[in-house]
Amino acid sequence: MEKEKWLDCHQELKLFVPKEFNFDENLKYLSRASNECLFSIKDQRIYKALAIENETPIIEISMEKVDAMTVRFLGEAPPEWVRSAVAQYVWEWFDLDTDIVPFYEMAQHDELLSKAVDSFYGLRIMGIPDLFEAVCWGIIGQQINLPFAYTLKRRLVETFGRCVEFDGEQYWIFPTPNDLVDLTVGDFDGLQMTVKKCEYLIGVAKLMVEGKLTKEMLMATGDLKSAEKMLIKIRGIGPWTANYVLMRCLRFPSAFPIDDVGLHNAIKHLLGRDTKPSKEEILYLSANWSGWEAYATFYLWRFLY
DNA sequence: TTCCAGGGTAACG
DNA sequence: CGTTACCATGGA
Repeated sequence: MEKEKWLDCHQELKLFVPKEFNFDENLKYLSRASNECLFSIKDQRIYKALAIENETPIIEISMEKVDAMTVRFLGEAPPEWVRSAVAQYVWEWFDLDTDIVPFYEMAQHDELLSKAVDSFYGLRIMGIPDLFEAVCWGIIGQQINLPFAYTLKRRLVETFGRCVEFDGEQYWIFPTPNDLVDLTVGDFDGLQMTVKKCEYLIGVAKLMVEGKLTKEMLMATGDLKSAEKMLIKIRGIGPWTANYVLMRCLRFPSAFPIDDVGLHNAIKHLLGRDTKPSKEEILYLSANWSGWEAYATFYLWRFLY
């Protein structure tokens, strides 16, 4: 991340956003889950605690000027190297590196996307920069409705994660692989997760503690298909979860969770059908999305919430 | 009561 | 290789 993209003002950071960026659209996306536990939104501002090594800065993100987001530290500002990591995290979270102009050009003439890019102009794929969190969230969300998935995530975070307090408010941080690696399925009693999901989460934690799965390894594969294969080898990760992680964490623009029920329902809704499209039909409808499947999926999801 | 949720595995043919 | 039972809970 180049230095001219952001400004370090010690107590706050200024992140200069691209033209195709609308803070409110991203805020609307982030507001869709009332049960979210890893950040909160109040008066158009996002509050979140981050974990940078042993530091846990709490930040407030707002859009005070048209061309820059302000990241303000609650409490004492952390050291320079932490401020830099925070800028990096927020930059990644909002996907500010991607030039989405080509996506808009393609989408303008697309049967399914033209309305989406008009309605949600400036929306970015809000990511999950932490790989362990992204994989766990994918596993948790398998085959259950989204509100319940958020409930399970909250229980997992509040049972095994960390909490930092400031000014009487609590800010939760997602557990690390180390926090889960020595657990057994019995430790998850009361969370109401399936036994298999517990096994999957512990298994992924083990892999990451052993250094057998890192973001760098997935990036180093070079292409989407190799990264997908690497993920699918892991117990509990199938095609949907792999592509979901590659989309929201590794930010492969052509990651495509084609088995996603939300995507199916969005297409059904847009086409005014009473049944969900077949996989063959989705492949036909998405033929022009090549290279932008992740953004297309993310924009279509917005019709559902 | 039944069916569907941001699926995946294991055990079959 | 394709198909199927099963997981486990909540909401419509």
